[in-house]
Amino acid sequence: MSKKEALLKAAENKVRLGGYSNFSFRELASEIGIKSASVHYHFPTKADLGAELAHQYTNAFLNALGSPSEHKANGKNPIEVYTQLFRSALLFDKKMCLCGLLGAESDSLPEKVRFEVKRFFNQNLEWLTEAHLANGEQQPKHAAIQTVSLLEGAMMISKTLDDNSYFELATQPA
Amino acid sequence: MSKKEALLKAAENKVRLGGYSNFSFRELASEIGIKSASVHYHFPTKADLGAELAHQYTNAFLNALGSPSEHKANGKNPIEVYTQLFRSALLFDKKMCLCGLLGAESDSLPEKVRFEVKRFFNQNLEWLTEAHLANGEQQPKHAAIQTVSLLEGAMMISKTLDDNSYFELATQPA
DNA sequence: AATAACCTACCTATCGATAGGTAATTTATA
DNA sequence: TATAAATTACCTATCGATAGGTAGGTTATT
Repeated sequence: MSKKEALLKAAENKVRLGGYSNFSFRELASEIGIKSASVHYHFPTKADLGAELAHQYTNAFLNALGSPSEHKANGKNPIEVYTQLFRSALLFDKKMCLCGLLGAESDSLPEKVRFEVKRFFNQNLEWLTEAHLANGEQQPKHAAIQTVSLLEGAMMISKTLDDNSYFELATQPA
Repeated sequence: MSKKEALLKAAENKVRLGGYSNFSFRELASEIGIKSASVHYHFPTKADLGAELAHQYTNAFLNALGSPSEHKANGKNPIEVYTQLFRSALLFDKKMCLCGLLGAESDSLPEKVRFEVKRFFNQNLEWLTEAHLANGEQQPKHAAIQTVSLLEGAMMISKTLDDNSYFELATQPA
């Protein structure tokens, strides 16, 4: 893993625990064994790092999702696949969704970071709309925003109350 | 309004835009016309201020909600009342729910602040469970966590994408 | 006189960022 | 092929700004 990749990985962990202001160049640098000044070689400004972090996170997330039609073809409900990705973030990473946290503090983010967080949700809504459409939902856009809202909210509350059963309860069908 | 109240009001605005680290004693002080050292007279530490802020926010929120049975008696759906309180926070304050934001960064908060955020959600879940019970829901606890998750998530996404129609879409019944 | 509500004046720690330099590697040119 | 130029990936040292917090003095109220 290159130093640049290591920096992004370290930053991701920090941000997913406490938001954009929860990482500093000094901390990241010391964690991976370089000096804080050298971080500026890889990322001119903190906003540049934050934006690239959110961008790569979005790409990795969408990539892990695969395509809704592919899941349908395999006899799987794409919404279950989507839910499972959130669940594993909560259970294994034990951390918030990066863009869920950044989205909440959206108003105070540098413009280029905010842009990437918007991109995350737009792409997620696109994917979910396609998925609900494939499921034969009458109002796929409607269902899409409900799905992502419910999951982001349930994740936040489970983290806050430190009890994953809230997530399970929230995602269980009525 | 006393200086102490003014400090809490100023802090609330900052936190609801960018989280716990988005306010400083210096900024608050200068906004209300005192010196930063004087803020320590009212709140010994930043954590004390944050905790009292979350505590009072919770009290005000619960107070504004009234009681589910009372709404029922007036022929109103308490869940609609609850949704409307979130909606007005988004539309009029144009800000996140204080505890929604703090909850997301829960892992990095001082213990006493985190405690108050937990209290907010526990009380909300209690209220919502009672409300769904009054509505004749079979699984009121189930429905309660779904309601608050959906609203917190929808609020965050609407703020992020800067479009309140997402909130409306998410809260519209299927 | 006592207490509340400030103040000035400071502290230490940390922040993001910059300037200027170095050693090692890669690329371009004669 | 030898050498010159440029690039990569760091470094030390330092900047001004800001963070939360403290000690001790002053002013206003009761």
